[in-house]
Amino acid sequence: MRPDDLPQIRELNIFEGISDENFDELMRASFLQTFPAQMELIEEGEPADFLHIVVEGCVELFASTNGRESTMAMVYPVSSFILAAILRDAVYLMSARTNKKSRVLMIPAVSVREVFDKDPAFSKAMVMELANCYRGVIKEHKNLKLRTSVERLANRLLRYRQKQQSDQVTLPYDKKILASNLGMTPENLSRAFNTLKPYGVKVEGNKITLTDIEALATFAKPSKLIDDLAI
Amino acid sequence: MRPDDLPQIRELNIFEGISDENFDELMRASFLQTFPAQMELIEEGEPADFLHIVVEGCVELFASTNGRESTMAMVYPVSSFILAAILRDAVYLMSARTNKKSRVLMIPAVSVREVFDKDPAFSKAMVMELANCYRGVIKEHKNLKLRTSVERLANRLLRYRQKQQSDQVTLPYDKKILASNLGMTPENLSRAFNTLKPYGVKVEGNKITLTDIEALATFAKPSKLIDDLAI
DNA sequence: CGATTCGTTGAAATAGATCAATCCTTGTGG
DNA sequence: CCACAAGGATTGATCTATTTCAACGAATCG
Repeated sequence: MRPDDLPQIRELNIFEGISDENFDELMRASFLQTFPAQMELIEEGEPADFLHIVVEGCVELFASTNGRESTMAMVYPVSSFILAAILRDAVYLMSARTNKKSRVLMIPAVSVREVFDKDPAFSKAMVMELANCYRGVIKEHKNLKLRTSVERLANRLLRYRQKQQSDQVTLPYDKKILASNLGMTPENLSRAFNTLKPYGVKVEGNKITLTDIEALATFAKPSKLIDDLAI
Repeated sequence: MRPDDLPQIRELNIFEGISDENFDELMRASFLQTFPAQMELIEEGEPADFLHIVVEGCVELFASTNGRESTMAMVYPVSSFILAAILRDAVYLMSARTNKKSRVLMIPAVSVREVFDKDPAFSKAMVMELANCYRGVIKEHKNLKLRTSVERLANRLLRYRQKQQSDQVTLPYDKKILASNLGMTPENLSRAFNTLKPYGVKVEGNKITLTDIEALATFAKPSKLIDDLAI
């Protein structure tokens, strides 16, 4: 860990309120490392050695079984991933790879658990983060079980619009990954975009222009309890 | 809360190590109530007022949107549900109804958060529970994204066999709910059972006899990282 | 510039949903 | 105790959504 990185790390929400002493203990054995794109950071099934926190860039969480693979989530700064495995001292349930060049803070699992047990501010922050992640997965699960693939895409576009504050949204990563994340094949995603054309969805590469929000929303029927990340 | 219930409650894993004083504080405003089957306990979208803990019976968690409904999970003793909503002081993301006659301990959200902040043993237990629930949903999500419906059924049957320690398993609830839980229609579940006949799956009402475990397992390809509840 | 991967499109196959009819089980009230 | 109603479960027929396979154009990268 380079000393000049420390102040920046200290500022992260996740360390708000933690004592200097405990923060130092956490940092002593930690690494802040920059990885190129497409670097596999962890593999499912392995013991959870480090808590990973994305500081910059973007990390893809994915899972495999029996030759199939699916993107489970994309992690953006500043969020941890696989916190649950660390806390329970278990194996990872998902693999992770950088999607673009990324800076990742890696804190040894033992340190996390130690400080977790003695620093209320830190444990509180971790729990809030974990609870938030939990709710995120529940929403994703509802999304998958209660909607068709075209509906999932429509709602995703509305979400991007919300986040990017523009009617022309930019897909944040490859359509291939987006498809997998939405639980469909790339071919099917392509067709889903076509299906949405009558609702004012125009595709040019990774730029999507939404010309009829009302129609799109009527079709998508977004729900606070699935699509609102804040709730 | 009836005084004679207290000792039994005190024994629950979830309260292990908590101070008497804090335990009393939790119990003071709590209810231990018996509900008949098919009673709606909570509805998604409402503020999380109480932490619910299933002490006896069985509770179904389900979600709805836009006229569709899906069973998200079945909760058995002794487990809490919607802990994350309580901790984050948010609205419920799922609804809950008793599947059979059930005893449910209901602890006011404010008390939970208060004691959570001052009793390390309690907060630790809650966090472990939450982390476990999180991993449970991840496994369910992988199950849904990486497997066909017949594979999900096959693996579910193997899981029941494991839990019930018998080659003749009893489905723990209606096939209708099982179907929804597995992400399919009742008709499709019926056909999935037929598809599994060549692998030694014989259906008689809610009793399923597995006569060729090896063949079934070869077909199902169970994975520790999806099917093992303990990991 | 050539190789590779991504994205799109069409055709065909499959998985899964829906609709309808029927059977079976279960619980209720006479 | 029986008759009947109601809901659960199964089956067949059909329809729809989605995947797969194959081909090809477009973008990307060394």
